[in-house]
Amino acid sequence: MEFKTRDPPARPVLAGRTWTATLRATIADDIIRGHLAPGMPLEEAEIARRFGVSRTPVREALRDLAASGLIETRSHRSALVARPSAERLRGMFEVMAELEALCAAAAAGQMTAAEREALRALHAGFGTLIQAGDPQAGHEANERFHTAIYAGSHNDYLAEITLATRERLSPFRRAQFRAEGQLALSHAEHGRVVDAILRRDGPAAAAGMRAHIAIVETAYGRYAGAL
Amino acid sequence: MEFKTRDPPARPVLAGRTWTATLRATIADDIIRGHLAPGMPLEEAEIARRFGVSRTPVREALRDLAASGLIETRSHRSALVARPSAERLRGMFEVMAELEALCAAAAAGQMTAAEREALRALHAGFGTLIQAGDPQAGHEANERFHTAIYAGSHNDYLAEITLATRERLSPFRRAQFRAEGQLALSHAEHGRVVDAILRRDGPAAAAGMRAHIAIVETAYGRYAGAL
DNA sequence: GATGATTTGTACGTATGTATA
DNA sequence: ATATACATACGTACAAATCAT
Repeated sequence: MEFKTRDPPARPVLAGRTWTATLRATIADDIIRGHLAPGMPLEEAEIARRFGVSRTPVREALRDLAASGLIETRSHRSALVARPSAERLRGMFEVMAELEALCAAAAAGQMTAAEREALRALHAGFGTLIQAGDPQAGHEANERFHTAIYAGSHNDYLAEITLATRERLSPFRRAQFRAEGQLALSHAEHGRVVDAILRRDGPAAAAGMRAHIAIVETAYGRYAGAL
Repeated sequence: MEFKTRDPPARPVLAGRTWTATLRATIADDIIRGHLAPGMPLEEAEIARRFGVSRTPVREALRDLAASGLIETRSHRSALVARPSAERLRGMFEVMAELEALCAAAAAGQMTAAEREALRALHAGFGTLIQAGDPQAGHEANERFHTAIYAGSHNDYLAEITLATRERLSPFRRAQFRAEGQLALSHAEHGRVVDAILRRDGPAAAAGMRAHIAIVETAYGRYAGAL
């Protein structure tokens, strides 16, 4: 449960990106990927040492993460990886289902021909990876599928808040991907969404996506009970 | 177009709140209320002088505001009050309508008896204020009405992102309140939403709210054209 | 409950990047 | 094209709050 090790701490900044941005992206990634578990403390000085920078950029990165909801900060105390209550998680999953449904409905109406073809290709590729039995690659293909639908909504704000919600939930959806057959079930659910989008049927796309996310929530139920 | 003047810059902090939190709340309020117009630069040193603090808490406050979308930051250049494109604004209004509709539908199903009664009272008070011809008080009553519905959803996450979206849009909804008769129209629209919520009709509540927000968007159209 | 150790909150100086003349 | 102005990005020092003993 550690940060990924960093390269030589180049003195001022690195290639056009500020240290704050680098730290924020790295820590966010560690949380989203599950390398930093909910409830784990994030001490400024420790992180600063680890990356070879001062506390200033670390503080700013942590503040950004708090604003995005990935961590919680308490006055004069260490920040923690966010650990929402079961009740709040349930609410977040409900919102997630509705936001994804909105994206799917918008995508059905707004996607270009090229985007529709790319979506079909992503879906086919997802199926191939599942048959190959590679859960990590399958997971990544799944993410790309959903992200393509967000972008297909042609509504940047909607895409942003949907992605942000997805990222905030990802530490709590991890358990699902360990379950055998979960990816195959997801693929079947995706198929209904793809079909609806390709025939420009917004309501069906929304319903299909809503059902898909609801299934994901059910799969996570046991995990939440353990909190 | 200035910051509201501050009281004596008490040295360390004031009453349990950090300077960063105070600055963030104050500047956010100035943007939401329209005292700081979109595109206006926010210089760290200038704000620090104005509030009698160092640049450090100002930087952190500005970073929070950027994360919440109220301002934009550019590397090594002054931050600006957010000035979204017309296209992005349109997307934000669409999302706003859907989020408010979700809140209304959830409120129809989840509100307690006390909350329903409070909502009816708020709606009645709104009508009284409009007849009294006080646009500022009417505006505030309107805000309270919407906020009561967010809370009535009993979904904190949904309430938070809906409120955040509302706040980000508020600088661009200002024009509407100048229009004569707009508040009376809003009141009539609210009535349909209240009726639906009171009889626990979620779909009707959602439809009523969606139509209400769409009307608001139309009213703002001319303003966006001027950008 | 008091005290020392630890950690966050703020101040301030310097270096670096961006824009403009 | 170079220089100059200007605002941010980061480092460092200290103050204040929290925690542990």
